[in-house]
Amino acid sequence: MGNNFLHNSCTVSLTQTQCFDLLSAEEMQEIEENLVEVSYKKGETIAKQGSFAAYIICLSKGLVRIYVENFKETLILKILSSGNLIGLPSLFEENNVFPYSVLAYEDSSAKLIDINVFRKIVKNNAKFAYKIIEILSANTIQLYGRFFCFEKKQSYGRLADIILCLSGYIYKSKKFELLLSRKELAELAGMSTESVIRIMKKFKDEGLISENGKTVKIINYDLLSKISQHG
Amino acid sequence: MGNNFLHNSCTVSLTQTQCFDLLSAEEMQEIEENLVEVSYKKGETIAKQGSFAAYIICLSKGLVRIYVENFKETLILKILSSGNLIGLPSLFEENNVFPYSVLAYEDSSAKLIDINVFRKIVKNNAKFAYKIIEILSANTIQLYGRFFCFEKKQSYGRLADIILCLSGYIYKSKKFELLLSRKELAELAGMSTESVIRIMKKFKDEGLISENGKTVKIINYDLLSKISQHG
DNA sequence: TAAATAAAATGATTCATGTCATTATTGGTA
DNA sequence: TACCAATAATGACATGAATCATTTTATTTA
Repeated sequence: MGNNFLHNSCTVSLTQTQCFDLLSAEEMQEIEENLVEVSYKKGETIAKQGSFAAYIICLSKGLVRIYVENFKETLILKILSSGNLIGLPSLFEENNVFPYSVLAYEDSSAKLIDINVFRKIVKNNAKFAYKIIEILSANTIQLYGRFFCFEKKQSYGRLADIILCLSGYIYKSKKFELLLSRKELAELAGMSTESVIRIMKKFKDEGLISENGKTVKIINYDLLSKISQHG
Repeated sequence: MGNNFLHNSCTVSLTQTQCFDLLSAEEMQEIEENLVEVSYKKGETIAKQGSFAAYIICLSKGLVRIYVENFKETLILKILSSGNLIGLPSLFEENNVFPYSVLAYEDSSAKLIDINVFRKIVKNNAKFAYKIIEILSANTIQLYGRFFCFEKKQSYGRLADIILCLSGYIYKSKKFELLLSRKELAELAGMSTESVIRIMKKFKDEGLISENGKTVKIINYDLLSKISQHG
């Protein structure tokens, strides 16, 4: 992995659900007997920070954001697309509330797995537990990177990060429909809405990106990367 | 745990080494046969970000800081005192380098446990693995809190955090020897040295704390807490 | 004890970014 | 089509905190 985890403030985890391959047929069956699949509309809250974590959330469709909040402010920790597990830090009994909130960015659906069943399996299947450790570790390292970027980069770099991330990891194309509003981009990049507007304009004026309606196209990828890297 | 993890930007983990209670006599013996104990002087580097992680570090004495860095900047992720494990995110093979550096704040010593032995035990002892998951989860949640505070609080609040944390968690007294320089405090609180100096002066002028040489005493605990909480 | 070095303190200045106020544009819907 | 609400855009201004330059104090070393 090297040190490049420090270069991007945008944390999208890659698919994690291959961990279920490590379960026995009986374990898999037990999980399937103890889950419900639920759909969420864009804007709906999937889990609320501080509420009792009765299940592990396995995102099967859509895009969500994971964030912490207090009575007046919000910090987005990461965005996740399908194939990811949510709620692992609540696995252990002494901390059985969600440490963050989860909100659907797009129409999404998720399998909710009974946390006691999940916990029981983790406690008995060391290979599976080892895989969970992998996932938690990877998440932690990604978070280090986002934290570092938020602290050390300034706004141009952070916004460049987000654009590159959406392009590279979520939509997997240099041209994509930007479903997020300026306000949502602002929350993701940790800055004010006005700053996003100003910087986006500057990126357009300087020929780094173009915008037709909601379609964003990255024109000068190299320069955008440079801005991302050098703050 | 509720939501109070969001209130303090200072992350010191509590003792983690009780995880070894979950090992069998043979496993414990295998660990003991595959560790070395090493001493470090104040200022020495215990592990270097990006270097191959050949061992899990079990801190047995002292105080260290965990931080990420690039060629020009540094971000302290947490400080740890004796009883803590360091290097868990490097456990899994695909990521076998340290994702952070470790530096001794005070004279310290550590047991270095062969990572392959540690990994083997995790893979075979689900109870132990579950405990490791607990530790990783607790670390992650603490990091969320620090990240949130760094983003949302301003300098007075962050420095108040650090003072309260040193007092409450490290030295466990309202009066303690501040072994850290202003520069080190600045790195911990994520601000410039001059800002720390100015704010410390203000805290003294307003009767929140007093300083005699290196001895710091918290005088108005309630107000300092209020400053910590309200940014 | 003096000299040298490091740490702490202080003031002036700069800068990035947030906030506020206002206007323009867009998209949905009555 | 016209209206309303949400979003985007723009400019003026405020402000928290970094940077830089300099001085004072403390600590180490010769």
